[in-house]
Amino acid sequence: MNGVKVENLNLKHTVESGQPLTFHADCDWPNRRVSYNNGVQLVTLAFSANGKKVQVGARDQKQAIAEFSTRFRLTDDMPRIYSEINTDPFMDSAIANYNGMRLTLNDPWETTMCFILSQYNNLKRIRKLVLEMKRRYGKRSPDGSSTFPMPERINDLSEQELRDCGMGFRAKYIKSAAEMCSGSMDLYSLRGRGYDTVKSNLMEIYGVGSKVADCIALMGYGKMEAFPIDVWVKRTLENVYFKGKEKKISMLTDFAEEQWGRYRGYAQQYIFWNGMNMVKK
DNA sequence: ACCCAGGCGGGCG
DNA sequence: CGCCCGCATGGG
Repeated sequence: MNGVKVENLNLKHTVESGQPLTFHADCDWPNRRVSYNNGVQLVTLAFSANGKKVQVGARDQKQAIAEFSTRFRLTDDMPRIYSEINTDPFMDSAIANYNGMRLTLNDPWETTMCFILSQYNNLKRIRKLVLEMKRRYGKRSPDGSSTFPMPERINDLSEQELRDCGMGFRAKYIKSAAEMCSGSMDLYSLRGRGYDTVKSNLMEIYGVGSKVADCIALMGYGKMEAFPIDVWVKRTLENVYFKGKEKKISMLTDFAEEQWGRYRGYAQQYIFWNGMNMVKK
């Protein structure tokens, strides 16, 4: 069995950092094993001791390797990305702390659902909500895991049935997004379009504002110009770069572009995860 | 008990 | 445009 060679990939940080939370991987890190349902089948990744080789176990190994490579952006030139975003001491330590954390590239619909559910919410609860959606309405695989329900399935549900999953006021957004994405809007046709087009199209969905659209553009479409600013990123930027003084989102957006350039979406993930863990751990 | 969470739409000036 | 408000729910 020949493994896949990987560089600068830390699955633990990548999988734990909530991007997006529709992507669930069971992480047995002491044994360097990760398993997840890639939408088609169950995949098991087994890392070598030095973390540079991965055995990919799956029924259809060819499909699994291709999906693994796409989702974890294995062809990204990490040394170059790091060198371009490593412009200051905070980013330097964030990269050191979470070295090998990758952005992931995920299904646009799942990413949309996840980040609509994320608003005014916290990671633990989002994770729980998504699992509940999968458990109740997802398509079950032979291996026992479930995939996230497609827009047509969710569109068949009543708002009350969605609320019963625990999502509260977000139910009307989810319902509306499902209606739109099973009808007039084709999320998949947006692939290959530019960042501005992707974002403005996404914002036509009721319940998708600027921040959520940026998350979807980044983690569902791979648009690295997207720099989503949530409460954690905002606080961290203000504390680290502006002496704790409150700044407007628009100002911070401009700052990010100037500070971290074309790979600022990558920078954002390190700011988010490092910033949150500075407070929480 | 109280506060907050990967924000949003709506209403107001 | 900018600003402010309410919002369902559960974990710390």
